[in-house]
Amino acid sequence: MAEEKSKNFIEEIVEEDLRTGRVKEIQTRFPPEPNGYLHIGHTKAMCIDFGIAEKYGGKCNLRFDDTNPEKEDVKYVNAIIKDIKWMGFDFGDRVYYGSDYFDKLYDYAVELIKKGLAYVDDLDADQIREYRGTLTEPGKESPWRNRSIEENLDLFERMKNGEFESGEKVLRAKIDMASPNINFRDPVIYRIKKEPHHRTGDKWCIYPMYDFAHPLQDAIEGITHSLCSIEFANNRPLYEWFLEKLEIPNPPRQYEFARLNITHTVLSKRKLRELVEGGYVSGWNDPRMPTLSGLRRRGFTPESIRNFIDLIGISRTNSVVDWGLLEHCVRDHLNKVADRRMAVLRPVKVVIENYPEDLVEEFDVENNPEDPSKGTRKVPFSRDIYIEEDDFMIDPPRKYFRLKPGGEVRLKNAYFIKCTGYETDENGKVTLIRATYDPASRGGESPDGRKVRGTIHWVSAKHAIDAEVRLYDMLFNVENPDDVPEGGDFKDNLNPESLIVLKNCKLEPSLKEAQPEEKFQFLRLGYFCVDNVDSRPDALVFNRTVGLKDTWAKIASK
RNA sequence: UGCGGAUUGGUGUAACGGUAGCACGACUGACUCUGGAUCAGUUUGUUGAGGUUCGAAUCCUUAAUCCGCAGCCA
Repeated sequence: MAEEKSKNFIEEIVEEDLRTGRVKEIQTRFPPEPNGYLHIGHTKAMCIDFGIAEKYGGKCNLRFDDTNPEKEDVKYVNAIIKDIKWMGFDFGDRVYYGSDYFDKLYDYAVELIKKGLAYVDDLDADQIREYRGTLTEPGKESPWRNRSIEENLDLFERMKNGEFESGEKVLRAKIDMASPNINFRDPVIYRIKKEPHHRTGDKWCIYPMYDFAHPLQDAIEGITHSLCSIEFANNRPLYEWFLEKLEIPNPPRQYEFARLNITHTVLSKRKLRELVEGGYVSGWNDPRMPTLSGLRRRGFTPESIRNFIDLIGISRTNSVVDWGLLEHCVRDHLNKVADRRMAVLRPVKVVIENYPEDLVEEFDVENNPEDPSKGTRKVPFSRDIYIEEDDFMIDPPRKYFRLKPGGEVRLKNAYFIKCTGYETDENGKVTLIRATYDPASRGGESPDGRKVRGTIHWVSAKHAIDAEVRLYDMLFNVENPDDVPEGGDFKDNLNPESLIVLKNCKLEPSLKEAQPEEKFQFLRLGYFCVDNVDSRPDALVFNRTVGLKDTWAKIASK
């Protein structure tokens, strides 16, 4: 008996609508504006829009909300499509564009004029703002508000025909300049922009505003539930107003949910752009960016992201989710699917002095203890090996289970070795460790029941392949990057150690064929993924997605 | 001092008048050829004040705090 997962408020609404028969099939839409790259905040909307449709056997359209030619571009539509597909959501052949409906939208505007519900205004932008009033004071009516229907029709057509310059005139809905909801103070619904559009070219020089376009686009596509974020709640009455005045049958309904915030990062297009353009990161797909392309390059999986969104739930409460939960989700997934490999990131050489100099042995090592079906691989062993600098200490604290002078440790899947000596340079840095091995411990078994607490990873020196490894950490070192003293800036909180590049890391030879975006767990270190931009077959680059939980680090820091 | 929305452990989210639960985190312990994983357990919460009720996170009143809205952006 699977336990019942409680429903979120949107699912309750949908189920109620299905039950009462208000709708017979669910139709949603995911409406990104093609003016930037998708980030994990958009993923929440994506999961809700596609997820609700998926769950209730309905459909979700991808619709580009492209009503502002100044800001939008095809390069974004292609990137967005790529990201949605990567996330695994299905929009079939239903890729629509708000601009596909410009003709229909124009007709609706004409209809509004004919009903005496829209007028052409000659006020300029500044004047419109002045006339709008303030939050506490009502606005006042434009002197052009009461033009005749005929005159409005004529003017609007001439706007369309390009007889006026950009900004010279607008079409406004005629509602109520004294409304307590500012959105009702005769909102602009069409503006003149003599700009080519990325899809309609020069056909139009007037473009509809979001508030007018969105409900009608939804209606045209037969959307049943128009799901959006909470800042549109104030616009909902206006959304409904257009549908009502234009007498749209079975009108779509809008519901709002809180947008996603995550600690230690920023999720605003403006700020992300600032990071890219200021060179604080390498680009929109920098592995530290919360963009989908960045997360992908970092090694996050679509499954882990979807699970994350699932775990955080949906509500109308503003909230900030801990970045740690995202990390938990990716560890959880990668633990199950990522093959294990051995890699030494900060190598120090160990010479096993009683091991034959020319001997090479191969050990069978399991690829994933969580999944025996992943089988085993051969890992070569020889006299000279590399181990992690951190895995040897001359004068260790209590509870340090790794290698130390006179101490014994297990080399994972190989032998027990005992440290017999070491060499240091002038700075006291260990340059070489001498050891002996116990031939009876072959395979890592303790033949006499001898207890060895520590097990460390290693790579055979003569078989190792070199690679660059990029250690990524949180982009900001504070929970809320915007938390800065007077005159400060979110960029002041950038984590200077969000990227540490390690060259000459030593990897086990089976990694030679690793492909871009292939993911591994480097034993005892974390999850790593082949970089999809800079890695080359003869010069591998790995990105650290996330470290393993590190209990020792916690103990050591106490 | 306009209108709209919100407030449950450290964080996120359930409970729809009847035992405040789940997840993440934190902390114990067990186990372990990854100080990973796994397993067992502990910890912390209904914004305040009144009221209705046998019984309130839930209903009512009131207060506080936070968020959004004054683009020819979406």
